[in-house]
Amino acid sequence: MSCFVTLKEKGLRLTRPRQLILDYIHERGDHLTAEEILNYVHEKSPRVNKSTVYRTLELLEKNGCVFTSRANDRTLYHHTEHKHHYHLLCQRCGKIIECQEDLFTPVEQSLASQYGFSPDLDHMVINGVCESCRHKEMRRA
Amino acid sequence: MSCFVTLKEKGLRLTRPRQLILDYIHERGDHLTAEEILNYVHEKSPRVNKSTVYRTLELLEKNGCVFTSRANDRTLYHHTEHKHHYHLLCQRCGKIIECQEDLFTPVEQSLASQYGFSPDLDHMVINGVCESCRHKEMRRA
DNA sequence: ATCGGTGCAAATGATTTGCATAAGT
DNA sequence: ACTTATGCAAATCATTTGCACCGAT
Repeated sequence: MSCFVTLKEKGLRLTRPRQLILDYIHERGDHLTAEEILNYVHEKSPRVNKSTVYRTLELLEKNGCVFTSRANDRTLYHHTEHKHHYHLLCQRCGKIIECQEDLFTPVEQSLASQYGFSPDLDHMVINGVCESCRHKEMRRA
Repeated sequence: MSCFVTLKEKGLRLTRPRQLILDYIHERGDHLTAEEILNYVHEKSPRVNKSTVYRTLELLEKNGCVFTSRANDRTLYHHTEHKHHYHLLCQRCGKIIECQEDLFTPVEQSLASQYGFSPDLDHMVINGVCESCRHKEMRRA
């Protein structure tokens, strides 16, 4: 994977915790919390510390291997394979729907031309209500 | 202000901390952190507690007087006067540009029809890089 | 051998909560 | 009076940090 190469090029070391974290991020493909990553890493190497996971994720983010976005009170991490990657987070049931559509290009252009602002809209958590929860609410009303 | 009426209708009490918080949210008009609100309230009433501010903001949100959105590690609050309200947060210098354009209606329609998902895109923090920071970076490169 | 990487434990800092008291209505 | 609102202090909980040791190159 290109992440390994990227790290090597910069003289960064390929340690077991880093390998495990990259493996898992690649294997899962979607969004992950630091906690989930730690759980996985612990299955393979129980002595690896939580702070190592956080430090590694920060490193991977700086080197463009990982994107982060914030769900309610946590950070979500995922690898950089797709340009667009959205997480539709239902505020009622907590379900997350993954979405890869090119939704925001017009918004990006609009903000750039009107405000000179270059938004990063490629990886976001979008809050809302999913279909089934919306139906439940309509029945109740 | 309609917020006062809303509270009264529901049998909620108009206390001094609540008045101060509503005053400040209305006066400022833009986004606020809990800390800024607390500082203002303390100027007028030094004994008001931080937890009261949080509890009041939660109450106001539940009653539709206030919207919340998350900047990096804090919650931003603002009143519900405008339907659209975006905070363009520069990841370099921390500056926040306010924006009221109707940017996301097409995105909302698209997510509704393709995923059955009703996103809440009316009040968001949009991360990115502002014009001056982008220029600085181009000069450096 | 060097310097980056890690485990450990403790700190941080925003937000939440339990509880006894105070104050709107 | 009666219930809601508040102050206070302590708890939470994700994330960060200082430091001494470890291990990849």
